[in-house]
Amino acid sequence: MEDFNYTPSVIEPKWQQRWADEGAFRTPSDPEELRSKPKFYVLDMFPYPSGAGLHVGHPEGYTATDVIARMKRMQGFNVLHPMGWDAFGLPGERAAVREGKHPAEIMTRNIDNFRGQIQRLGFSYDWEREVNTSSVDYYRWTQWIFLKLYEQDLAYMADEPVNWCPALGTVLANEEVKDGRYVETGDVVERRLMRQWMLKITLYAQRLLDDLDDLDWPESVKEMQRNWIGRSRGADVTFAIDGHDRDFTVFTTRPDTLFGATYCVLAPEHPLVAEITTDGQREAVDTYISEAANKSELDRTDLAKTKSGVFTGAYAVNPVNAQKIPIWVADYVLLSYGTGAIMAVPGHDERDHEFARTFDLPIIEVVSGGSKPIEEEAFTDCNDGVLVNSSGDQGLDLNGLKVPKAVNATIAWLGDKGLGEEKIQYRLRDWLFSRQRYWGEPFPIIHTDDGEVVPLPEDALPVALPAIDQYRPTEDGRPPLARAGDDWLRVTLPDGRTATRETNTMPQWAGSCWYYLRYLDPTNDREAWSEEAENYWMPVDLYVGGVEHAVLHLLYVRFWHKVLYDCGLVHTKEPFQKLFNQGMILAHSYRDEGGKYYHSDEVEEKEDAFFTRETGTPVNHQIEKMSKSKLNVVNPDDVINAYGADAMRLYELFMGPLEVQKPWQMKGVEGVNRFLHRVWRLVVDTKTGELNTRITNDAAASNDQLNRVLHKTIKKVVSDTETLQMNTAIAQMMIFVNEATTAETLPREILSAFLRLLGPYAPHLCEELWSKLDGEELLAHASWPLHDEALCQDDLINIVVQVNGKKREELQVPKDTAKEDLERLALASEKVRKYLEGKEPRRVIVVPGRLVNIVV
RNA sequence: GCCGGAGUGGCGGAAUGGUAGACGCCAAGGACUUAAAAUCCUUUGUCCGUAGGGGCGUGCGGGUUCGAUUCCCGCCUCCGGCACCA
Repeated sequence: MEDFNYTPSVIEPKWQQRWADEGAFRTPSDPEELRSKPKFYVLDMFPYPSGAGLHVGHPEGYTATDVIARMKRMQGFNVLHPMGWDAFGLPGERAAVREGKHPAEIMTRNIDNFRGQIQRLGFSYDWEREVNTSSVDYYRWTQWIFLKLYEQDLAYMADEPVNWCPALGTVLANEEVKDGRYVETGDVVERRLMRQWMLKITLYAQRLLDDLDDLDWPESVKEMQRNWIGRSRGADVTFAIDGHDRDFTVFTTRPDTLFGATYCVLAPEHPLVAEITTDGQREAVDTYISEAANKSELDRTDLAKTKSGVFTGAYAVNPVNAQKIPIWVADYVLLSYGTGAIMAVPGHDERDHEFARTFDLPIIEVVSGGSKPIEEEAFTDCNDGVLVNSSGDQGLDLNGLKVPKAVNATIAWLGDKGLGEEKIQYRLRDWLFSRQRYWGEPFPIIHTDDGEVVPLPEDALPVALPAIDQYRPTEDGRPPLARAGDDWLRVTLPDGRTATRETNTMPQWAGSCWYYLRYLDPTNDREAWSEEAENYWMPVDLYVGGVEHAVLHLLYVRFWHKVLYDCGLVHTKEPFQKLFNQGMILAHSYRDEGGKYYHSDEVEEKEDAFFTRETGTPVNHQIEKMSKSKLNVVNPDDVINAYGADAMRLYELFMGPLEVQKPWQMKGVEGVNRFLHRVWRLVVDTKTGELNTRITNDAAASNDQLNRVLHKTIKKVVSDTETLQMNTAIAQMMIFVNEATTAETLPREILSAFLRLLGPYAPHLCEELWSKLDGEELLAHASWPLHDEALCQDDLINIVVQVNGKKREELQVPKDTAKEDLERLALASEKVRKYLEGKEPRRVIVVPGRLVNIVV
């Protein structure tokens, strides 16, 4: 009987099919059409298709971009809104080993699963532009870009101390290691000397820093990148070694404190250590160095609390006063930063101070202004301190100068004497770009038997991954690709020389460094992308994704883009003009005393406490990151089955501000579900299946009140959608529906405009209602409604009357009531007079259209 | 330790100098129903009062202002990032 209700399970597949059949979201490519309209490129960070499938965190960002894409299309933009797969990488390879299948097979399966889940949400992606970083049609161009980097002299092989992860059997980039562990898995990482591919990202450090300023990115992400790049200005200073015909250079940001340098420190790995150590100290130094070498990165950071070190027996000569100061070895100095050697100024550096106190080295004050005696605490302020005890017989006198001037004076003096120079130092290191894995892009590089590294010519691409039977390293420790047969591994050059292919592969980041460019022209088999497409669509207007990529992906991708810019292959300096980070979605979890987790179905609430249903065991309730082990993962499929994709979409955005973390609450989905049912009943009479009998063909103005709410709603939905404040856009549409539900008439024109507003948010429902109300054309292609500012202003407005800043009365007045009239009306009010208690107002503040405040 | 961000009802949150708590959830009461679900209506920050009404209230303490959730200063707590970077 009542088959006229809103049934998402019926209408959602129907409209998805229709959109697909009509190619409704195909990106325009006809030159005439491209010329005639403005463009909008809205991009999601493409997912890594894991075996676990989609969780509700993924669609949050995807829904936001889809709403924007759909609105922009209706507003007359050519929209590029693509989706693809970041499909190379470690987890796929591990799953392959586990299941005894080829990684490509695993990935195809996972991708099909992801695509199916994503498509159920009705996103308006142009699936004809789907990319997969692990397909050979894609990675041949990743290899091609590597050749560009190589040509620009930005790729090199070096024997470097690298982060080696024994558990994974591969090296990792600095960005992938934190506190001595791999950030993804927590596996311990150690230092190892290995010959590896590096990319010279450090050459771009300054540009990567400078160009952040003009980007419309969250300030926190920019700041994280600035910190990661870590620029500091200072000086390289050369110290002679007493009794040796040798010297060494230190980097310092405080050359002004040279007179306070009472010792120097070399990193344990510093090449000079062995040479200068005196016989008497040799045993102690050797012991210390081997201990330091055996410490893992983890230990070296964990032991941060106490300083250790040993005296070499040698002395350096301080260039400013020719004094001899002892040279120590200590592991608080890192070989990998600066020169691996420092001058220590315990009076004005906390670490040096701690070290000096531990080993009873002299502490000299050379900058005055500290609040405690210099023996007790280092004075590190570098703005207002004034130099003291800082003149010497070598001609430098800094006494009386403030720190910034003293820094410059010292740098100038060092330059004149040839003892040093200004130096800009970055924390950023070159990018370790090779991995000992199978499931990644092979390098387009061969090593000739006579020892030369030769890049392949472009026409030799792609270098396809060979089939191998095992994905483990070889018995003698070479990467898995070394297991390939000689028909792959061995190459003969045109000049007759024989060579072996590079067996390392590129890291997972490689494919994601340029995928936004491949979307521009994804089926091009002659070039990575065409110039015309790049000129038209770039830069990306909006890029949405999780904040976990703030440094890694977003720094690497900017670097590659700048290289491509220098090669004349892209026309913008930066790839992503606007970046938005969506917040993580958390979930309620329940855990008993013993740490055992329970699913929310197994738990009930009694008087503000939670207990298991079965046994009544008390459990703690908390809000945490979703994870399998915590039994609190929300699966989007379950939500769609219960409420439909439109409710899912709407709830994802209604939960709260897009950028903050927030907990998933099923009750909230019910709320938006109710809203969608109410929208349905505005249009459909659920008893007859016909149109709601309140719908009229009269002009919108025939229901003035509802029409005004509509125009306010249009205005707010547009501005809030553009700024991604979609929670308040939805709230405003709820206000409209509340008003319309009780309205006596529903002019067709008004409903039509409303459906177009809601369409980007709840596209299936709105297409269905639109087809009932308006007929032929797809709602997705309808034109966007415009608001009339005059209708957004009410004729009668409420004016608040305050006495001494407290609200005491509310007056309803015509909207343009003059200041004087407002004041007169307020003072005439009986309630107000009561609060004045006969006193004369001292002052009256009138804000037209808002309030009157009477001060007595 | 340093650098960001945040703290508002029972809950998610709204309001960036002008009516604090929009919108939604939960809860209570009512209508419809044989009944339930669904739907619709009403109430819902807190305290005092039968009520009219009033006091208090945006982490804490100060300040600026006619007026502060919003701006400034000092603290507390939580979240995120970085951390022997010379």
